[in-house]
Order: sequence, then C-alpha cells, then structure tokens
Amino acid sequence: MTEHTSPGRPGRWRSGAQSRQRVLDAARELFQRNGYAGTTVRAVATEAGVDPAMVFYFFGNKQGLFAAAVDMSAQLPPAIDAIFDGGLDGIGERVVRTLLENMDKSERAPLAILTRSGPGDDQTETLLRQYIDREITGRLAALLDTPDAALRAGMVNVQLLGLAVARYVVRVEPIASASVDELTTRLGAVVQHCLTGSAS
Amino acid sequence: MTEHTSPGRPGRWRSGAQSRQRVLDAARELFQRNGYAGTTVRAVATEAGVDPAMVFYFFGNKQGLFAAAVDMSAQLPPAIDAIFDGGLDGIGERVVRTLLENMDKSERAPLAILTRSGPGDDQTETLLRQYIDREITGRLAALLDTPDAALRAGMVNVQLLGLAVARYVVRVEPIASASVDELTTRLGAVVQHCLTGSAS
DNA sequence: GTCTATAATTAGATAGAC
DNA sequence: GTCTATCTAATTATAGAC
Repeated sequence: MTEHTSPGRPGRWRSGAQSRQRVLDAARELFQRNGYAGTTVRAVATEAGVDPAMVFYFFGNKQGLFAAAVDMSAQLPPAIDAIFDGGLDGIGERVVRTLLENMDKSERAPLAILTRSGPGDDQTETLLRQYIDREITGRLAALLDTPDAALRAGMVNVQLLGLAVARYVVRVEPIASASVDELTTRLGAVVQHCLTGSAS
Repeated sequence: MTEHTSPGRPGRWRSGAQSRQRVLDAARELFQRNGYAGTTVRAVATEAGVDPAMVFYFFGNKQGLFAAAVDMSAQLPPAIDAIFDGGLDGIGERVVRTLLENMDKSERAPLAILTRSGPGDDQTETLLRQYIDREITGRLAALLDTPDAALRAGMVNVQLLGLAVARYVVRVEPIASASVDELTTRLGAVVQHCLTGSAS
C-alpha cells in the first residue's frame, strides 16, 4: 500500500508508464492516418483517454511527441536481422514477407507514419531517408560485391516503398487485398532479380 | 480602354484569370511540400502575391482550392496515350520514361501532391486511387488477356508508385540522382517482366 | 501524475468598401 | 476583381491546484 507513488522505488512502473504508452500508441495511429499537421495533441489525448496537458508533460511539445512516436530504436531488429542472416539466397522473398507481416500486424510501422507525415520540409523526410539508408540500402549493398550494388539496392527500395504505399497508404486494388503469399511470391521474385539477376 | 472589365466580352482574359492561375500554381507547390493540413490559404495567397480573400473568392473554401489544385482533367493525356499506342512491346520502358520525364519537368504532378496530402482519411486517397485505377491499371489490364491481368497491372502500380515516392517524395539515393536513362532501362525491364513475363 | 483553467496565437471564413 | 477589417473557432502551450 505504500508503493504506489514512492519516487525512488517503482511499485509497478512509476505509475505513469502505461499512460505514456497509450499516448504513444494513439499518436502513432493518428499521425499515420492524418499526418503531422492534421493531428492535434487534443485528439491524441482523447484517443489515449488522458488529458491533453499530460501529453505536454510527457513529451514537452508536439514535435517531441512526433519524434517519440517515430523513434524506432530497437523496434523491429529481430525480424530484420533474420532477413540478412540467410545470405543472398531467397532474400527477395524474405524481405518482402517480413515487410508485409510487420505492417499487416498493424504494429504502427514507422514506415507508414513517416510516409504520410512530414512536419516541415526536411525533418521527417530526412528521418525516413536515413532510416531506409541505414536499415535497408546499407545492409543490402553490403551483401553484394558488384559495382552497381548501390543501384541494385536502390531498386529494392523502389519495390518496398511502392509496396508499402500501394497497399497501406493509397490502398489500390488488387494489391491492398492480395494475400501475403501471393505478394511474397510475385514481388519476392522481382526483388531477387533486382539484386542477383543479370543486368539488362 | 473600355475592354478591361467588360463583363460579357473578355478584353484580355476577364482580368482575373492570371491571378487565379498564380493561386493554383502556388497551391500545387505548397500542397505538395506541406500536405493539406500543413498548408494555409494565407500562405498560398502570399506565395501567389494576392490577398487571402481572393482565394476564397475564387474557390469558395480550402477544400475547393485543393480540389482545383489536384484536378487533372485533360492534364497529361497526350503523353499517356502514347504509352499505350505502341502495344505491349516495349511498354515497360515507355511507361517508366513517360512518368520520369513528366515529373522531372517539375510541372506540379498531381501524383506527388496526392501522395503527400490527404485532407481527412478518404477524400484524397480515394481520388488518387481512382486516378491510378482509371489511368494506369485499367488501361494496362485491358492490354492483357491473361487471367491474372489485374494482379500484373497491380504489380506495375507498385513499381510506379515506388519510383515516384523514392525519387520525388523521400528522395532516397541513388534513385533520386540517377539518370532518366538508367532508371528507364532498369525499371522498364522490371515493369515489362511484370506484364509479359512468365508467372513465377 | 493528473486535471482545471487560461494565455497567446493562428486558421478558416465572411461582409463590405472601392 | 481586389483589398481591409473582422468574427469565430480551434490549437499549442503554460501555470498552478490537487
């Protein structure tokens, strides 16, 4: 009974952690749906079931909230690592399937949030660019030793961005409703060809 | 000297046409850069060098301005028609090259505006979806007579959306700086394979 | 930590003079 | 057609009680 707000020793999780988490979840959902400017901290607070002032208490200001929402330090590294552990063989299908399964799972994928958002001109797009470069392009290019490794990896970025936008942002048919297996087979082959196929 | 504001017979172009055009140009640029909610009509008016009230005079409200900015009736039909006139042979390269040349020309492409915008949930994305369905998917699928025609056309949508987003929205390297010829060759082959290649 | 004000700013939209 | 002035509503952000 003396543990619920004791400052030094957390009785549960310092008692504000779950509120903070709910705010983050709500922020990811709304930023993804309505973009940065289209999302109000009031709406986030309402969605999270807390007071608007709490959001500022936790994250300082709206930009801080956004930064926390799209921060993906140690977000999906387990799945991503598994993609590259198998080497080049069959990597096309693995990368497509991983992307699909992660985004279908409706864990708010930073990819979708960043694609639909953008505070000013630079902030968000730079973030997304760096994320793609670091997490995808860099690791893919490292597996190749051809002189056009960067371009081949870039072609894969086109495939993955296109898939994400077509299926989750624009929701164009029949891509939006296609099964994970179908897309994995078809786009996986394309990705594989971009990486290991003969240059045309 | 009696012609500058005569209502029935336009002496020049009813004298407000160029203002309207400047507003539209400014709107396209700002909507593309900052999205719908991130763009204020005041900013559009300032960019266009007119008074904010003029924007409402011309377009009624902000949504009307947006609708006019992304309206692409008879926008680029000449170029698009040329893609399909040549039949299936080499259509991959033609569609990629046409897209690149049109968007590089920095004519505010509705594709870029719509990709970065989205008033609420539905309005814009529905518009973009319908545009893609009508202008690309439909015409591509019509050229094919395989049972998976729709899926093949959908795969092309993934390629084109991915290219547009990677090169013009996120500007990820080396796609953003690659030459039109390089991209046309590489992605054209992929698109061609998606359409006429053997199903894997 | 959580909530109740409330300050300060800004946005969309309108009325009306010229 | 174009501009000035203004109204209304919503938003970010803060101060402070509990």
